[in-house]
Amino acid sequence: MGRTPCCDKENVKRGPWSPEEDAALKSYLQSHGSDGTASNWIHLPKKAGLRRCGKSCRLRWLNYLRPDIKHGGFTEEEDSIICNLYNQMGSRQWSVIASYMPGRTDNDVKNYWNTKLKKKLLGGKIKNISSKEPTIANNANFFGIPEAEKPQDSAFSTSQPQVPSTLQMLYDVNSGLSADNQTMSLNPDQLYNPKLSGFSDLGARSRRNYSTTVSLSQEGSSISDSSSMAGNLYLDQDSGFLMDYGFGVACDNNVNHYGMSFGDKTSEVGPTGCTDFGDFF
DNA sequence: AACTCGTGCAACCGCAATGAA
DNA sequence: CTTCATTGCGGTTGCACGAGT
Repeated sequence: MGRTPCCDKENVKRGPWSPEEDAALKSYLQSHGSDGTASNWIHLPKKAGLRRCGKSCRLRWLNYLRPDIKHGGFTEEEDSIICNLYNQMGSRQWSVIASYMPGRTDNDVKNYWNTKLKKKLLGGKIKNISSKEPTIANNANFFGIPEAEKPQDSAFSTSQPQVPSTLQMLYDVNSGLSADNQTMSLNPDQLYNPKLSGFSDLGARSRRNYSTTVSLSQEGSSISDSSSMAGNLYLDQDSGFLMDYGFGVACDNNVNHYGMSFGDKTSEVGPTGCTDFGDFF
């Protein structure tokens, strides 16, 4: 027996909202209240004279029609907030991250991160980490990393790339080695090991933008919601470039790199000390 | 001008959480 | 305590649009 559908999909309109629909929804919610108590989203479409799914109405209102919504034009301050919080919480807390920025929705923040900020962080998708130029420090700024925290040195030899602690954590998480602040001792083969990371999902853009140089295996992963850990970093051995597959810190560690703790959430913990990876390991 | 490609964003899907019955 | 409707949310997809060729 399948799950009961939230609406009659045959008889609801889908796709972009027309100005008329927007006006009808807005008018209904403004006169009947939109705080969630006065409105029952499932039955709202009928009451408001809309041929839409209730979930669709809710989404439209929350992400677009609400009067206090801000669109686009993220400030550098907001960039910093997002990066900082993402660093601490990962991609599973978009709503929490958005709550730090009035007028921003989780969808907005998520889209902004996935399409712009992530690339901005890596200096435009790809950063030549073979270079000794201090570009990493610039990247660190996007995370709001304190000067003292910026990478000084690492376990890498001088011929190996230096990675900021934040990125280092990403490496650690994705490679399953450690999620703490210890220095990384991976060699490029390990970094570039799809089996090791085991992720099958390359992120939303992967379906058309990335010329995949590896065939990430589907098998070997028992993670049902692998999409929540979309991403990977690997070292392209031909170019020596650090490539981004859309990394995600899908680690709900209680303690982040900078000494702040986020609740006492404890769940299944894998050998790495990183929750969420328990199944995989 | 026509076509391809990359990008941004709105919207959808499906699962988990919540709470009322 | 269980069931089930509803809500909330993260990940993914569809598509319009602009830039490049």
